[in-house]
Amino acid sequence: MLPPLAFTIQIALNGFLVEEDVRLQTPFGALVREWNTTALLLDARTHLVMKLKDLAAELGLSQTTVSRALNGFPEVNEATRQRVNEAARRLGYRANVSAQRLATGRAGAIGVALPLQRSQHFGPHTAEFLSGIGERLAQYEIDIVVTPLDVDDEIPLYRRLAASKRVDAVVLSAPTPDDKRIAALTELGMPFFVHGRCEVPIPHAWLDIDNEGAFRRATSHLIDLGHRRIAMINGPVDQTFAIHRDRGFRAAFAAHGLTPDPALIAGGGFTDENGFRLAQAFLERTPRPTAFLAGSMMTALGVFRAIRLAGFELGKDVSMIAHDDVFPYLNADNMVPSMSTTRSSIRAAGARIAELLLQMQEGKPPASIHELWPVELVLRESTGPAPK
Amino acid sequence: MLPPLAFTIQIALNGFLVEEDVRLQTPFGALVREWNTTALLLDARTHLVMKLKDLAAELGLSQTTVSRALNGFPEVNEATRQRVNEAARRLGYRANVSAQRLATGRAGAIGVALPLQRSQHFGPHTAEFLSGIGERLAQYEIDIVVTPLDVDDEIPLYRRLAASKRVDAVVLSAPTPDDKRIAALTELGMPFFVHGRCEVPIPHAWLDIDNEGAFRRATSHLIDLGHRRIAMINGPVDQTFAIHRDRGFRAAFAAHGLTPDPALIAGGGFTDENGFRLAQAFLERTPRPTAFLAGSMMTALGVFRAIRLAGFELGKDVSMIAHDDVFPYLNADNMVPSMSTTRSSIRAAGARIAELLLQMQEGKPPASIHELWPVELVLRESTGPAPK
DNA sequence: AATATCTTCCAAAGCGCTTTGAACGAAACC
DNA sequence: GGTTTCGTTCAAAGCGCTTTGGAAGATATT
Repeated sequence: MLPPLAFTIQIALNGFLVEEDVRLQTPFGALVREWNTTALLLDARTHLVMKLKDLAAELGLSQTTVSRALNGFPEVNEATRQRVNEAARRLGYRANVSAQRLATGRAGAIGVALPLQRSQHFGPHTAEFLSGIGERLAQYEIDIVVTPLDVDDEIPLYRRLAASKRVDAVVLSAPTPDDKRIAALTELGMPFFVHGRCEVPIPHAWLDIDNEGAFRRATSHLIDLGHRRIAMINGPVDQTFAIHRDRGFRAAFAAHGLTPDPALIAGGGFTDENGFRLAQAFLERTPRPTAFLAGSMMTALGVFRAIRLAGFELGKDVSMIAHDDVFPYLNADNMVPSMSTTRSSIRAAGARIAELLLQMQEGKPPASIHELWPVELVLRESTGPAPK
Repeated sequence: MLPPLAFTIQIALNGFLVEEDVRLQTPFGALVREWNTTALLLDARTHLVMKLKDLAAELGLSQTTVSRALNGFPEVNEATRQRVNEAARRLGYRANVSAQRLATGRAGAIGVALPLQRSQHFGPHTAEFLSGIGERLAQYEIDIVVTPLDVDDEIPLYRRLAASKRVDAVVLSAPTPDDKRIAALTELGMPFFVHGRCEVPIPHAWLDIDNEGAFRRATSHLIDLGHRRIAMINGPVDQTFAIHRDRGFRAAFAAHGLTPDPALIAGGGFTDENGFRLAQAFLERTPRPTAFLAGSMMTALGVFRAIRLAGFELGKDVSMIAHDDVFPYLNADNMVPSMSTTRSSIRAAGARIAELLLQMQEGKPPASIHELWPVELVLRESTGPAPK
């Protein structure tokens, strides 16, 4: 810690003599003498943060020039720019973001609305996704404003975010096919990016993984292994990705001239518990399913437990393929037996979305941004031929 | 969607005649006529957001009065306040937060730095914790600024946040006993709240759970059940909470006149994988441990797998008590066998911290804020008497 | 030498709020 | 009736930046 610079000053303030104890514990101690009294008083409370004006005064330049130098405008002499940058660094100058935002009209932040309730808690998926967004945005000093909300509130929330100019854009997660938010945001003029897909006929930017293809391939593979009674534990059934997975599942059956047993298809939140309950119910049926498709690794954990509890061995009596969003703390490869998965990093998706969002801010038309990511099918020990 | 108000206007701009297509899709269509041309042009692009000035004009009041009415100052007539509030609601007025922040000097946001690397990923713990903070802060329209960072960058990051007035306070997670950040933040004059504890002799606000007591009781219980070879898989060993847990573990042994086997103590990140590896290694020793303490539910999942893989039955051959931070998607009660836990909701801690942070902003001295939460010991099926 | 063109810098006007200091009636006091 | 006081309201001055519209000097062109 720097030695605090402490002293008492007296100044005439509105005709009164005011005495203030001033303790400065900032790196700017040395500059103090050159500052005016008001600044001193103020600084003692605000811990002396340098302003553009101070920096300009220090350099003997105008605010304009300093501002331009710092923001990389071409009309400033390279030597001047160097000087400015060096001084800013040395004195620890940082532009006040509120002022910057007010002046530019840009919020310097993007919003992510987090549903607090129902099946879509702020769970591991969201965490990983946010983490990916943050990873990329951090370099640009753009904030992520995380706004928790009740599910029913989502549209009013966007309205609020828009009216208060709090964010420049928002990321929509967990869309449904006819998602109302698309129209609402479009009408509000708030740029947005959909993580997932919906069928609303309004042009917009989206990035999604090929859920249909992933589940088609996974199902197809199980059918090839001889499985016929395949249970699917999908995500929340109203959401597009779950619908796509369902479609892929059925398409694989259809391609083999078969039909899945509707009694073995269910959805729900991506929790261990849901996986466990559904798997247990399915395994009690006769004939029992010989294979499972699990919507997430959390679900898979529950299914796994149900399988074991029923006395079956995973990879022999029962097969399973789970969808893996690639959580650093839950590795499909390390499970016993290791888990076959359809894999796509949700964190990578977040990072990419952040990147595309930046491009949008620079004028790239949202309607031109559509990315459909392929999903790997990684076969490990949890899949095997159907038992005789 | 409202019927869009579309027309073309021509105005003289810098001597040129400019033609602009204007489409208004806002609820303010009716007001349009009274606005000046520049505002119109601007609004067509910004989707017409109401400003304080407009609202004041609409009401025939000064900005001052309107501002005061909205912010609940006492010196405005109750009838006037009603009128103002009603109009604000009706016209969808929201103060521009950047302007508000600049004028008040408050950032209206609190910062949470998220380590991107090492053992402390943005994992389930962080997610739940954030969720708790958000839950409480949302009501006050305070943003959470989530800033990802490389671990080594943390202090410069705070410096940046402080200089740019981006946040009003920050929450520190995962403190070490001699955490450098405490001094750095104090010096910067940036209010902060520690989630956890450290031994730095600078007064500050903290909230922690009684890790020591929790692990003492858990260990004590296992000893009472006859266990002597108890393995502990702790968290990252440099962090205070892990040290406290270790202390509790040893204290319980000491209280029974025993000493733990140092070879059965290890730490690491809270991942399934780490739990698995360590448990596997421990179980290979002779004599093997008869009980495990797991630092988190993730760890417990891994330990569980290792136990089963080694052919033992949890709750009979081997006992386990895990620390449960209460994840909505991973329920100790639903596991098979159900898991005995030391339980404390990390989400609740987040919510409480948010609340205390608000109190700090209103002047409550940080040094007076210390909360140590007790931890429940919940006994379920994963604990049983030591095998003979 | 006079004019045009760059280059480099600046003063001043916002951005949309909050807050200060004052003004204006109406009510209350002497 | 004149002076205080109180309750309401307002005009104007910031908050710390960006950006506009020059200005001043250096260089190039005639």
